[in-house]
Amino acid sequence: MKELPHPAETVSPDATSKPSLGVLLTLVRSELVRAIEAELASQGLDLSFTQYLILKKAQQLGPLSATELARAVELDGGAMTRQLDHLERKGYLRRSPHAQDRRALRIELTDAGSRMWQDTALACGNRVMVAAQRSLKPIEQTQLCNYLERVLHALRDKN
Amino acid sequence: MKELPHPAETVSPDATSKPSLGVLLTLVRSELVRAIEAELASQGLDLSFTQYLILKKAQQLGPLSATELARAVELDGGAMTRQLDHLERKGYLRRSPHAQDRRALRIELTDAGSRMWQDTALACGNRVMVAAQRSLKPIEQTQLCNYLERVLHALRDKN
DNA sequence: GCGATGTATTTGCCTTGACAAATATCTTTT
DNA sequence: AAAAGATATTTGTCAAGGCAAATACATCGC
Repeated sequence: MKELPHPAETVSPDATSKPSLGVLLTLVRSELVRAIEAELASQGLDLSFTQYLILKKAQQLGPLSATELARAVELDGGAMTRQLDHLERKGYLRRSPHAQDRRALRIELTDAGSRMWQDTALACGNRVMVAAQRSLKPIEQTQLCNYLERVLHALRDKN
Repeated sequence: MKELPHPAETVSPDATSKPSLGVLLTLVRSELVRAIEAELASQGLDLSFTQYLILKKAQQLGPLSATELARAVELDGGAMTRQLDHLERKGYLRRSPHAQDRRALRIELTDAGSRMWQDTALACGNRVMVAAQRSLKPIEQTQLCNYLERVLHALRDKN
């Protein structure tokens, strides 16, 4: 209980000086979000990071239901509904009835959305990702994702 | 710019299958937050991840102003005010007038807060962090933080 | 000393996402 | 095929954080 005023050593799991992994994750993520939104804005696009991810997945995976899309970007279903409202109002995507399942929707990019993505948004995202990882060697970039995936699994399979 | 329908290879910055770095960061962070809050709850503590971080820093750094604390956990000033309200109401910390600066506050843990932290919360956080990184070798844990820091710098110093 | 400027805290407003309830529509069981 | 259970979407509610304005105080330059 006595707090010995020892100099910051690498002894206890809560290192005293540097940002902890938790803070670090928050910081990197929020900077990445900010950077991508800024890059999109610089190209005249008013898209949030979430909307960027939705369009990215919609483009990658082709027509799919709202739930599939929600899972693909790890977003709550309710939040997805509202984001689809926004993106539909902006004219980037379309909700059509699902052919087999009358509960579900078929979400797909409009021509305008597809063009916007190919012409501008895709490159914005890539520029930022390249810039963000510019000080990491290719192997290190792979390792970073690999480590994060392993941490994710460790947190999920909590046995 | 022509999108050749090549099979998912590791060529373009937007890999088609695996979660992108952006999504991965979101996932790992939110799982970590959830895990720490669950661990705290299992010990009868009703603390959000943000509150956990605030108490951690308050304990680590000793009495300090709200702004310093906000910077330490990278939280907006307004949000900090409200979290301090909560934590004060729970009896974990105290706002006193700052000796030198009458605009500022001196935030410090109460005895109850300090005891709760040492006896319970600290260990909760450590258990989760150890579990989260259990599949990473010590060197890899260091590398992970190192990579994240380098990405953070790359995003901030956007030259 | 005093005004201009900067900083600390608080509060209001807004957006976002999680969670839960409601509704419509499958799907499985019996 | 009717009941029971699961799933898709939508909507309401809530808590949280970012931003901006307000207030109080400090500090710098003249």
